[in-house]
Amino acid sequence: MTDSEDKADAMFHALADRTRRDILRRVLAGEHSVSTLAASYDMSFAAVQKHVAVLERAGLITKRRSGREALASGDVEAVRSVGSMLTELETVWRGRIARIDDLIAIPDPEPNPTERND
Amino acid sequence: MTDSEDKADAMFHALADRTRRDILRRVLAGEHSVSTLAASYDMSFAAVQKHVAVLERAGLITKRRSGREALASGDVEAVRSVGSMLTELETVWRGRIARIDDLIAIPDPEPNPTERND
DNA sequence: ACAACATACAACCAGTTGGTTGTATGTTTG
DNA sequence: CAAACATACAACCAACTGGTTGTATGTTGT
Repeated sequence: MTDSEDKADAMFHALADRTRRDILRRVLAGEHSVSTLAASYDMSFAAVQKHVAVLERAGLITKRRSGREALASGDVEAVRSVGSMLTELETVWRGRIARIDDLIAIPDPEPNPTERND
Repeated sequence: MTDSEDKADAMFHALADRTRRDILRRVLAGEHSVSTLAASYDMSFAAVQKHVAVLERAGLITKRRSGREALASGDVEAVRSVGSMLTELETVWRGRIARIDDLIAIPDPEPNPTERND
């Protein structure tokens, strides 16, 4: 199985392009064929196809076959998992604040019920 | 001012590298000098310096000078703003679900005051 | 059957990225 | 002051990206 950091690399990379973010928005709103998507952008079909492939490899979208069309759909769970990584970062930051609180609290011999400042 | 999509490009790109994510974690937890950071990775000082520069250009961290050291600090607000972009995507997806609900609701002739399901 | 459509994929190209080394500049410290 | 330290930045390089065109393969509709 691939490392979870590899997964994160792929997801953030996939999101780091406005065309791909736009494609993701569309396919989150509803299924679209690759050629329908391609019609929306001022670039070749093949270029859009490659963007879709990047999103798919990152796990942000899935494709299913229907006759001659490939229908792409956004995976909201994957989007949420990216959000979780960011939340985790925020948690690390909250640790910093907690540590600063500790420093401030040092002179106080009586450990007060923690006051929050965010 | 630079476009908000440019900002998004820069932020997601900055996050799309495990070394940079690790640096961001550290400087969110507390200020670190560039050379302190560099000591943690198996690459040249200059390489780490460039990663820090990418994070700084994306607005995810800030640097301040203290004597000969450059102290880097994570900007939690910037991290949250990336999170907001993802939340916005999720909102688009919720629109899809709402539309599916509408389809199911078609037989109902009376347009009810919208009922939410999340 | 055949033409038009939808996709897939390879080959190619210019620009960017992630790393390197080397050099220059400012800051402490002995 | 001189040596050591911390940073900044330029030049270089291999690998990757985001785009192109061209070709092949399967699917529909007449």
